[in-house]
Amino acid sequence: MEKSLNIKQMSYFIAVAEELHFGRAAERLNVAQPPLSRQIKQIEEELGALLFNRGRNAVTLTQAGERLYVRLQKILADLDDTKLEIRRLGQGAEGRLRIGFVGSSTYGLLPTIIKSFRANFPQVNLSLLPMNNAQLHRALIRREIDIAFARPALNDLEFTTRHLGKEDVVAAVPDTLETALNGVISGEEVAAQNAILYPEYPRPSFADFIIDNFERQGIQLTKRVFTMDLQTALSLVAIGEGVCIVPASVSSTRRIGIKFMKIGLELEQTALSLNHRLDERGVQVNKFVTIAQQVARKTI
Amino acid sequence: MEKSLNIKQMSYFIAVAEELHFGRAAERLNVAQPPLSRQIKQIEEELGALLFNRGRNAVTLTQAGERLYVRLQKILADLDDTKLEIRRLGQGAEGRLRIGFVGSSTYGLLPTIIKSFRANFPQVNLSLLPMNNAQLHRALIRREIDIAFARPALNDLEFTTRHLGKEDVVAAVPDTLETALNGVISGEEVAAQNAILYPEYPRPSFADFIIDNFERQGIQLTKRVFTMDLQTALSLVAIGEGVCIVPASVSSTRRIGIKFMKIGLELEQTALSLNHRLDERGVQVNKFVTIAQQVARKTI
DNA sequence: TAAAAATACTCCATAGGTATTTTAT
DNA sequence: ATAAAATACCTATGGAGTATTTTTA
Repeated sequence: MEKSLNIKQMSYFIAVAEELHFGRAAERLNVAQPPLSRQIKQIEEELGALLFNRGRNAVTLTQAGERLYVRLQKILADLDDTKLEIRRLGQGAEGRLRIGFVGSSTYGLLPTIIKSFRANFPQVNLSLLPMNNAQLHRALIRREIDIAFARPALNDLEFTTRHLGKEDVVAAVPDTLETALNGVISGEEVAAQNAILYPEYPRPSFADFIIDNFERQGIQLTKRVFTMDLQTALSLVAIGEGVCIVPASVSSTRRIGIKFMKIGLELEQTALSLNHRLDERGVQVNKFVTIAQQVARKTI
Repeated sequence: MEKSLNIKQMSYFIAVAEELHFGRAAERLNVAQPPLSRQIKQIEEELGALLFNRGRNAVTLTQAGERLYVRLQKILADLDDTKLEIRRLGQGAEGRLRIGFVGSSTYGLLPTIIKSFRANFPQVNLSLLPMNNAQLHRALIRREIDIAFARPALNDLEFTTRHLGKEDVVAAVPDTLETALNGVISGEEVAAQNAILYPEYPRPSFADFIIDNFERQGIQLTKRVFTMDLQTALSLVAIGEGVCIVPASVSSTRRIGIKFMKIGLELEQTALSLNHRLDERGVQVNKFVTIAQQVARKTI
């Protein structure tokens, strides 16, 4: 097998080129002089070029040697640079993280998680990309994002999913709406209004979760209005078009024309899920997941 | 001893990064799979970074791996470039050659030598630097030139000298000057005129050579005028200031007011010398010397 | 459970060390 | 004549191969 100029030979050469003396170079390299001479000779043979003029009182670089010195210096510097960069990437202290998330997550855990991650890994470049579940799924499959905050969880063999705590659902209702019990809306009272739901697809969507949830408590939401996302749904509520069932954390928003009410039913809680590719083992994702779980545990 | 990322490991890594499959990469590298896995693992340990996500049906690059791939590609390309460049320099097919020469050499061998060298090594960058012997000496000591054409030879323990053939000396005389024998000037007739000599220093100079040369034939050149170089000396001859003894090859010039005459004495011939550093073993110089000697041999 | 990567263990190639010779000035 | 590099020869580290186990989806 052909054997090519290797790193050890390069540093041997650099040492001789700088010391211009085989003995001293060997000392500096902590090797004996003969192996050094041999390695230099091997380089000269492989490259077919005399690199040093060997004299009694002086070793000097030939033209070829001088060029090689200049070029190897740069190459070895590049290599050191590279090693440093990879080490930092390996620690997770640097790098990139592309995070997709559903709109409703912006009211709850997500901001806290992001804040905590930024505090711990300020050098990691975060992309935050709002999407619906369908887009999250596609983006994760195509490796366009690294992390997806979805509701409900993305269902794919290629993904791992973690639930970051559950929360109640509440009703966002027009602030003009009066209910029998103060601050609480009953299942029947919800069903009497248009149910503003989002998004319709992909199945199972958050809309499906809400419909099934009510159905299990014996309430049919028959008057359905579908929208694309939470923001649109809330706008419709604000102009009195109907009632929208949202995660409790959304009620931290103040919005003109809307009030939030507890629902008089034993509804299932909704879970925010953190999804990423099963085959992703990089530190950046790992560290992010760890921090996300810590934050979730503390917040519950 | 600490062992660092080496070339072999780099090419192993590149192969896996491109194949995204350890088995296929091993095949491509003509090694078995286990050593490949081991080397990759070693890189990961040394850099403290996971480079590949290993999955059942897929190996993918982590962020660190992707960066490493990009950077190593460039480094290995640079290295290949470098090897090519050094090989060419080693063949003598490329490079640089800085040649110093005394003015009188421009009439004789030098142009032919340069032409021949250029024909054989068109890619070698030649610098041609006219100098007197003192400057040639200094420049060679300081490694500012690689080759010196001097007359007489440079005398230094650090240099090797080759004589490129000898030639007679002739007299450059004002064209108004009449001599006893047609076309020949006797020793006495030379001594009767001012002897225009160049240069005075460093000793032994060409001027010394001429004075000693005549002295050995019993002619004292007592009326001496020293100039810096051949061109100045010839100018003085042209205005009738005296006679200048020059190498025969100089007579190939036509110059108004000057005629060249044989000298009626058994004078020693003058030799053009090619000098270079003893410790210079580079191919460029070697090839040049070889060609110079070939040309000199043919021309004699 | 099956494909692929990781480990265990052996062997050999090659880099390094010591003693000595050759080279160059 | 002598300092320094090159060669001879031996030793040992570590990379490669074969057989096998572990992992992961």
